[in-house]
Amino acid sequence: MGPSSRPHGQRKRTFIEEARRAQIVSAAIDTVAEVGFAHASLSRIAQRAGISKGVISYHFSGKDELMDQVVEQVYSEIAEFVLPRIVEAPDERAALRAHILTVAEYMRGHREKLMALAGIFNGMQSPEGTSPRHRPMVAEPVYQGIEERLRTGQERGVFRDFDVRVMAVTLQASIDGMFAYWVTHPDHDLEAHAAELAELIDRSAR
Amino acid sequence: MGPSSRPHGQRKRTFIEEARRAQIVSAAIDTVAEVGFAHASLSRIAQRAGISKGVISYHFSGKDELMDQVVEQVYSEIAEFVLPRIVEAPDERAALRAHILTVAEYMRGHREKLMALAGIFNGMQSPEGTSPRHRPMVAEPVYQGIEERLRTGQERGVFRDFDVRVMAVTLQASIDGMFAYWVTHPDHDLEAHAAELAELIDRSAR
Amino acid sequence: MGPSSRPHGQRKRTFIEEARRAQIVSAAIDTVAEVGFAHASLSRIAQRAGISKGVISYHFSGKDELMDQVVEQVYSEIAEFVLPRIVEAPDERAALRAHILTVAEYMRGHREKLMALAGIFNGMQSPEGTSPRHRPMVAEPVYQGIEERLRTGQERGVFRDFDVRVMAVTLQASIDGMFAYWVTHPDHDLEAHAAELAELIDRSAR
Amino acid sequence: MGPSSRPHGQRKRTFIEEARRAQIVSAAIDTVAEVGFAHASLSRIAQRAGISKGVISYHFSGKDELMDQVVEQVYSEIAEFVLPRIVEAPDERAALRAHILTVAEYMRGHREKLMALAGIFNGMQSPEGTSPRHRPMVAEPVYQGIEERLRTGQERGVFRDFDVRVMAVTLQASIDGMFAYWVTHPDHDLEAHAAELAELIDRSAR
DNA sequence: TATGAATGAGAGTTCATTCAT
DNA sequence: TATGAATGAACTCTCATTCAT
Repeated sequence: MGPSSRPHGQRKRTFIEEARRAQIVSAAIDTVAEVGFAHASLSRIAQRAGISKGVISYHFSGKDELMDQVVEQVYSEIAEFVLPRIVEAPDERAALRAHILTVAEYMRGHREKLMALAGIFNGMQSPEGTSPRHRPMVAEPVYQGIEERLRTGQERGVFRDFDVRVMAVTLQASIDGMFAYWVTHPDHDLEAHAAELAELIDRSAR
Repeated sequence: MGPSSRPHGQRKRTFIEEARRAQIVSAAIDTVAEVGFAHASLSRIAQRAGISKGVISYHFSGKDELMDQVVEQVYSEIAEFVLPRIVEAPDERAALRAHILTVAEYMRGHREKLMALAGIFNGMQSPEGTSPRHRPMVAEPVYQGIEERLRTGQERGVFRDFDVRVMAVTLQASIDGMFAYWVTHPDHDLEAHAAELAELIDRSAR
Repeated sequence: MGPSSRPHGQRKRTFIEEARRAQIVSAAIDTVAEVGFAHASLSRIAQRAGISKGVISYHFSGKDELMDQVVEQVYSEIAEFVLPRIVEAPDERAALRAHILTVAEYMRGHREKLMALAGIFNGMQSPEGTSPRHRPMVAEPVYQGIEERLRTGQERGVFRDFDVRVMAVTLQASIDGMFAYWVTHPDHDLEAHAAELAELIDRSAR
Repeated sequence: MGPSSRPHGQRKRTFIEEARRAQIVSAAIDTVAEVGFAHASLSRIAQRAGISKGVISYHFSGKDELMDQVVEQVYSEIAEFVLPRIVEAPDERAALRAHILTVAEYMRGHREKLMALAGIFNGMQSPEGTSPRHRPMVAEPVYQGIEERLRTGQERGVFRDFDVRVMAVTLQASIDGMFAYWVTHPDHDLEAHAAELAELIDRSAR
């Protein structure tokens, strides 16, 4: 059983417990980033955190909850970093550009964290052909946020009349692809790529 | 040791042996497509192929080599399907459009095979921090092929003067993203998406 | 160490402490009855009692002592219920009949408590080949009580000259068997069974 | 995966496989008999069999199947020993007597095997309050066999008109109780107990 | 060539127990 | 007295790999 013998999840947590959870999530991020989701066992994560394996089970209901927390935290951090820059953009074209450039900026500073995110998304494939649990769950709000801005831009005449869902998917995929390419080609000029990508997207949207 | 007690890999293979390898690779594709890379054990693959587990170890040096072969074969099949349609395009813009539309067409007919491919890419992250083994290995020639066409188009004045590597990476990522979205949203209109994507790419390249 | 840093067991206990122990024993009974001995972890018991896990370790030297207390308490309760009815019987034959019928009556009202008892007896087999700790310890006085009555009956000519120990063991086993059958066949007519069993035993003893 | 990658259970088995299964079942019996079901881990069983832990998983789908096999085998052996002696009895009263005496005889020779049986029955309590899986499954045919003989005896006027189900349950419980008593009191005279019990049952049935 | 059998490491989880606060 | 936190061992089960036949 976990803390207080109450179900993990919805519950007030002590300061110490939050600290431990954060520590474990952090260790999980590092581990997944380093060895990949498939090889990120609880043993390895515990080892990296310098704690016993049982502590993880004590604080999380299982590996799934831990990985959920990892995803959630990384997403939050990205949003916290990127959203303000999008909001302060003068118009929708500038916002789109800012989106791409700011994410790239975040990538440069948090390579490993993002590798973990990718690793988890990829590694999480349920057995027996059932659809992956998280990708849509997490990605859908992201798409919707992008689409809303695109639609606003279209209404204001800033953008032409394209399919906003396709554009959103393409934008997200292009950014992910930029990251993946950079990860496998560390010498690649990320900033230049981001600028170029911003130009591509801008042209396709006008 | 494998056949003739010589190392797996570089060596002339008998007809029977090639048949067995093909059979196993095929079973591996189906298995990964169905249960995901993480749950595609050699047992399951052997079971699906209707052979004993040991046969796989006999014909392949290990799970890694088997998965390499899977990737290679799927890539070949895609190329075989797509390349002719690109070649017969009247100019580079048409070729780019054909590329996107033809890949989408292939996707529609080979959903599972491609899901296996994705599953393998995702699941294959080596331990100990070594970089993923395969993505670049396989993708590089693809990028180069695309870039060459893009460059030709630029020289002929069909395309404007963008960074061909960024465009190639973006194109590939957009296509992958289209597939991923379609996989998680089976009701999504793949053909319409492809057409829209072709328009986006075309605009960004002119 | 427990309260006052003195060993658990032989020692005067405060009122509060006794209350806590009773509460924990009660929760243990419910838990064993519900999920079986094997799954009745201290966590679950604590959870049901609404207390922290450590409290149990504080009040009892370990799981073993707790289960000992459970057995002891349930036995006491049964005796408290059954003995008066036996005592007020006019003769030994009536007492034997009353024994069976009253126990059945208790069973009907305390199904769960008795299931816990059975669960503990069954689950408690010590490792390393040492003989089970409790069954004889608890059952011996029960047997002796029964035997004494049987012997008295024989002396008074109410019963024939059978082996009292065998009769006592058989009686106890028959009652236990009646309970076990009723537990697995809830629709079984417990009262009718008890009456029939009383008849069987009575005939075998005359 | 198990042998031939086919599901454990219904399937032709090689000689070697049967031997291994028998060896493992035997080791399981010994282990349960010695340390009790609760402490009979696959590790311990494997250790006693002198094999690796994985072998058990290779030959059995899991601990459940192994224990099922143990129960099945012990039951078969008992039946094989006892049934002939019952069949050759001249009438139903003699058959009842033979039943009790022969089972006792078997007990004397197979103390440990039977302790294992008891241990498994007892230890198998499913979680969440669902009823035990096996007891009814196995016991029901036994009851029915006994009842049939009792009924025949009643029809032929050998027995009086008692409830056959209650008598069957009581008989079985008395025999189990005799065994349990003997196990905890090794100096107890098992044969005398059996003879006395036969007398008790016979009297109650006439 | 192919198989069945066996291995042993490692996976996630559960749990009784200990201990500082 | 009571708690939350942590431990470490034990559990069942899965798997890639090896090897004699």
